[in-house]
Amino acid sequence: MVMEERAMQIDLSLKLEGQDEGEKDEEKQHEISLDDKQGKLHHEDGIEEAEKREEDQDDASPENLLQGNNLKIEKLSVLQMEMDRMKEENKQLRKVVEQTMKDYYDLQMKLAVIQQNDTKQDPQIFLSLRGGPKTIQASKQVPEIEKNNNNQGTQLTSEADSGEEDGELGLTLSMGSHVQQRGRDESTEERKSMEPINKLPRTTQLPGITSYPPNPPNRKARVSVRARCQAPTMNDGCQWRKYGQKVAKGNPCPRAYYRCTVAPGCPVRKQVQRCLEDMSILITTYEGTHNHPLPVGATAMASTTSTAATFMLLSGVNSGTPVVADGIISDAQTPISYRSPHSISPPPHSSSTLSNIINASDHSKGIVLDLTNNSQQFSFAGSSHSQPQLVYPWMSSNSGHHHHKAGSYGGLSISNELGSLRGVDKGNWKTEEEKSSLAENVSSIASDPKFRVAVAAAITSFMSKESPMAQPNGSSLVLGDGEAAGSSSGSKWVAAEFLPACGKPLQ
DNA sequence: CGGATTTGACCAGCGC
DNA sequence: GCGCTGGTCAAATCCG
Repeated sequence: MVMEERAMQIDLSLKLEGQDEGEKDEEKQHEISLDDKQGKLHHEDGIEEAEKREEDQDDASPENLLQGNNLKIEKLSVLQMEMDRMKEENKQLRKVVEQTMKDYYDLQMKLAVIQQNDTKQDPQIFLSLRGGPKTIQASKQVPEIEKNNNNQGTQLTSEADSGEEDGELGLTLSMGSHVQQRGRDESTEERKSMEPINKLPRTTQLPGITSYPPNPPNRKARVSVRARCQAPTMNDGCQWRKYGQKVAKGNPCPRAYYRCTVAPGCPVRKQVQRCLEDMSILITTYEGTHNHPLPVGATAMASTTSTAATFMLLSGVNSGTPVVADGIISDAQTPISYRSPHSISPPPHSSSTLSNIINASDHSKGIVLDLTNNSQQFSFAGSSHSQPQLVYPWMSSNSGHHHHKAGSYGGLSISNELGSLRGVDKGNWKTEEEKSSLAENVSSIASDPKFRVAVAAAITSFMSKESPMAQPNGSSLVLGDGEAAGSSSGSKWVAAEFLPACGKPLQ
């Protein structure tokens, strides 16, 4: 029996380095189950001892002694089998983890190949994951992610976009194919600095990552955000000045044109238009790169679009229509958020989940982040009957029955997400089914290499941005343990980050 | 009065 | 080349 317990301890200590949270959860659950079994074993030990005492007291005849021994042997063999079974389980789990890690490293290798190819073919494509004063930039999108992923440094700089935007925060939608042809544009000088970006079409194709220009040459790529909002515009924290309005063909709702007025000469524009099918949906299209630090509240949208671009770059194949971010990128303070950790609707396929939010099917429109309630895949319901939805604080309060509910996560926060994935808020899961459901989802989501890469890039940029220099108010980063914040910090982050609400007119 | 918004005009790209 | 459309300008207007 002592031997068995020792073996059990060995099994319990079976852990792999570098495994992700989902795997840890899995392991944890396994540990729990093992603990239960161990408890049972102890219990059985007690019974055995009691029986033994009884035997000693009642009958010490050789026959009964033999029967007792046989009984012991039987129990031992049963326990032995149980042990073997658990060992087997551990082996299988280990295999799964190893396979996942292998996939992960394979992906990294592929990214490295892309980096090399890009260096030879197109030195102008770049990705900037700006994180405040520690400007994170690389001359290539993929390598940047990879480097971040490898945690080989949270600060990467290159000459690709040097000389501008030190200390920049927030929305940096640096679009490829950005060529301003109109001579009268007041920001010609700034745009010139971006012109070399992404002029050449990308045709690099590798398994798992396929890319080509989403837009015709000389057209900017864009990130559109669809969100339910009753107000004329979403308050994304930035200052905008309306400079035009036009009724576009096919949609009676006028399209409004805004430009960023946080800093003079900022080239960032946005278009706001109501969705024809659903007037409550506001479509906001961002275009350009801020050349100034953003207000605290403005970093959220920037982060979201950034992650969209990052993830889309990595999962273009999944969308059916391969897409590349085409130079989009931004300050990757990266929060894609999910409603709450309480119950994850089981994603049919983890790798397709974000793709359902990030709609890149229309190349001419760039990336579309669909934050409306239609996104069924990655939903977290506060209660079992809740309709799946994503909640972004800038959304209208009219649809805000889910907004800032006590105990719920309203946030656009990677910390929230990871916190939930780790089961930080397990206390709110009422049933074992929910727990196991979460565990399954966690492992399936976390085992998606693409998801990992995107998250890793986000986390890295988070960390690089965490410097107080970047954000004096720094509320956007509450990553308590360097990996993910707990539930409470996530909520704080949300509160600080998204107080500006949709209902308030911009300006 | 200064800044923001409105709105008609202008320009460029694109398809036929 | 022409017309359509999207995007932008800038004068007029509004508003605090």
